[in-house]
Order: sequence, then C-alpha cells, then structure tokens
Amino acid sequence: MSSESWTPPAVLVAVDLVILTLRDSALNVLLVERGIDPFRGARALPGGFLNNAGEDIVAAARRELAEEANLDAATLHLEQLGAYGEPGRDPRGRVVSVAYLAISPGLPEPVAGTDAARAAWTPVDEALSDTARLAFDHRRILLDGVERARAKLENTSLATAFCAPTFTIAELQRVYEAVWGVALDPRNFYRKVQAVPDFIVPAGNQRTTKGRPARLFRAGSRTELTPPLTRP
Amino acid sequence: MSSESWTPPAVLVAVDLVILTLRDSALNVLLVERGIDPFRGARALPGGFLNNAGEDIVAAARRELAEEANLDAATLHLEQLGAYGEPGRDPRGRVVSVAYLAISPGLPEPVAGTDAARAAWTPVDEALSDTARLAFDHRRILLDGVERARAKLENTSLATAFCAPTFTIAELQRVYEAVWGVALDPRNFYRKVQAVPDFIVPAGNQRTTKGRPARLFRAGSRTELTPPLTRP
DNA sequence: ACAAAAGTGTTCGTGGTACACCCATGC
DNA sequence: GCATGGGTGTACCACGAACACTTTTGT
Repeated sequence: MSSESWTPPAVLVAVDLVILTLRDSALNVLLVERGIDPFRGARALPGGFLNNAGEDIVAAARRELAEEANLDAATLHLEQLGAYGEPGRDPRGRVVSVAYLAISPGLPEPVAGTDAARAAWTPVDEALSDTARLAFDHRRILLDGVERARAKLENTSLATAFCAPTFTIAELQRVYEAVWGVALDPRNFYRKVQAVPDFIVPAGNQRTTKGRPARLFRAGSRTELTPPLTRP
Repeated sequence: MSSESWTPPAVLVAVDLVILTLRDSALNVLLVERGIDPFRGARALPGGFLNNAGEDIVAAARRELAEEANLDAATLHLEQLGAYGEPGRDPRGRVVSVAYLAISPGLPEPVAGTDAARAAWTPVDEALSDTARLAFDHRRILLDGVERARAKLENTSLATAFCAPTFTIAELQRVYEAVWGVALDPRNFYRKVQAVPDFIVPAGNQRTTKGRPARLFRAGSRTELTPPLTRP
C-alpha cells in the first residue's frame, strides 16, 4: 500500500440499461438518440449518472427506467450485468458505468410525449449491425446483455418476464425462438415447459385469430428451471 | 434530466478479489486481516482503491492480486463478478466496489514475507460460517463468487484453472467434488470429461503414491463445454 | 500375493427428438 | 367442408447412472 495520507481518486458513476422486449416475434432493445455531446446524434442505451452521492445504484437504474423509458421497475425483471470502467470509454473523463439488464413484456407503447420521447425500440440485429455505431462501449454492453438473456432462458423462468401476465404456450415459445434465434418443435415445447413443476400454471382459456383456442397460463413460483430447457 | 450546469457526484471506486483455490481437497478463499479502520482486525477479501484516475479496473484487480496475494494475474483465471455499491456499505463514505473472481491452481505457498503477509487461505465453509464476520458486504460477494464458480464448472473449462499445468483426471474430479460439494463416480467422470472435444488433452504419464499410474493431461483449447457437465 | 487406484465394458432407465395423429375453432 | 393452430400418443435413439470387471503399479 501507499502512505496513509494518500487519498484515492474519485470517479463518476453512471448506469446504463439494456431493456429488451419482443415485438413482432423479434428481440428489440430500447435505444435513445443522444441530444448532447459526446456522441451527439448517435444512438445509445438509456442511462445517466447517479443523482447524488447517496443514491443506490439499482435505485438509479429504476429511476432511469422510469424517466427514459416510462417503465415501472416494480413490474419487470431487472438484474445487474456488471461494471464497465475502461479509461477512455467516455471522452469527458473517468466514468465507470454499471450496466443493468431489464426485460419488459409485450410492447408498452414505443414511449410517447414523456421525457423518453427520443427513445425507440430497435431490433437487436439492427442495433448490433456494423452500421449502427452505438455510443461509448454500448455495443459491448448490449452484446453482454443479450448473451445473459440467452443463457438465463435455459436455467431460469426469465422467459415469462417477456410475456404479459397471462400468456399461451405458443407465445412463450416465440420468446425462446426470438431470443435464441432458433426454431422449436411446438409439440415437444408444449410438454417440456409443462413438465417443469411450477414454471407456468393454468389460468383459463383464450381464443386466437385462427385455429383451436389455446389455454392461458401465468408465471409460476419456480425461478430456477430443473431440468433446464436446453437450446438445440 | 436536470439543468445543464448540474454535475454528477463523484464516488470512490475499489476492487475486491474472491481468490479461490483447492487445498486438501477443500475449496479455500484468500482472506486478509484488516490493519486499519474500518473493520480493523476483521477478515476481509483482498482489495483496494484505484491507484489513480487513469487506472483500468481490471488492471487494478491484477495489481492487488500481485500486491496482496503475490499471484501473477497472467497465469490465472480472472473475471468480473459485478459492482457492489450500496450506500453505507463503507462507513468512510460512498464507495463502489467492483468484485473479481480469481481461480488459482494448487497452493502457491500461503504467501510469505511479502506485502501479503496478513493474507491466509481459509476454507470457504469457515469463511461463510456465522462466526466469521467478514468486513463490509464481503460475505455477500464471497457467496456470489462461489456460486459463479459452481455454475461455470458446468459450462466452461474453468475447472482446469484450479489445476497445475498438467493434472490427472482424478485431480480434476476433486475440483468438481470440492466446488460442488458432491461425490462423483470416478469411472463415469473419466469418460465424460474425455468425451468433450478439446477439453483436456493427453500429456504423458505419472505415478502416484498408490495404485496404477494415471495419465497426465493439459487444458485443451475448448472453453465452452458442450455438452455441459451437469451436477447431480 | 494383496491393496489401491486407473481404466474398460455393459446394462438399464430416462429423457429428448421426430413425427403421426386427433381436437377445436373460424371461415 | 377446409384451413389453421392447439394438444396427445408413441417410437426411437442417445446419453447418463450404476456397477462388474480388468489393468498396473507399490509394498
């Protein structure tokens, strides 16, 4: 260690949000167009600095979720991805950003006249394309977020966080197919998810546009999936 | 957002290390006895503040690894666990700590007359016992680190990071048994690990204290295990 | 020879995949 | 009726658990 009179350097702490949802059976992420430098005009993940020195980091994430995306953190899944603190990631100075992954059901309106007017759902494939050019290291953070979601679909009930309070098994299947980017057999999927105790529980009937009406389900109490649903 | 003249609050950033190894077929973690307040005299994870505003966080982790544990980060596994930033976790003020998980092979001497003299390998069971009373939120960080290690044994070649450059399959099995806390069938384990392409590759012969000599292996190029080794 | 640990062969049951088939609705 | 999607039955195959058995060393 150094001498006792040495004091450690202070840095700025920000939060960034990877907010994923399903739109038209495709995985989408919420991006904002930056109104200020650096990276003015470029697209970026929603986020911002801590409000004051006493604000909890996850509280800051929830606040940004409300401010920038008009989403209620109480109703959706929110978990930390990690800290991104490379020197030089922000040209303004030393900023350490704590990234969070949020999963939102359906499509709660592509945000309207709120503080979040500049926010727009963007297909993940497009956001990660070479032409997208996200601000800062947000491409890296988005990649990590998507990978985290992919992995957690296997072992946890995270998929239900993409769905409305009640959903059909086919809707749940579309979550897996969109996030994993694969096609699954509906008949086997149907039995597989019901074989996991307390993963999903029945909740009545529904009729769809075509074909036989599907049963409705709610998310059950089980959070860890045993056995896991393995991707092909 | 607030007015443009508002400046975000600065906080202190620290790194904490969960360094795991195997000693006598038991999972151990490196703990240091704190020489200064707060929590003077209590045991804590090795760690410290960033050296200066330009230091990369993972570089700070590597530096602490060398200073406090006399370990070379180039030779061992190091990955981020996440950020721990609850207000009040450090009585000195607002500190956000970025925790790292390090895996070290064998037992590179319980550290000697170095800067790390106060460091000691401690069985994880003991470190997590109710009487241990780790400083700050280090019990939580240690729990997360152990759980991360457990999970990654299934899907990655992390287990080889606990082993010397060459090792026998029985030694590799002891890693799994110690980290998972279960007993495995040696015969099935033997074939299972060899069935994963490039997980481990042969490297000559060895004789042990008793019984038939075992073949030696090195870690292969494969990092993701497909199929995974599932814990019973 | 005996003990101990390494390594092999084989059986059995479970669980996933593939796919044929039946059911319930809208048109 | 037919088309469409929901839901069921079942045969097959692969893989893991269990365990008898053989091999190679030290003493």
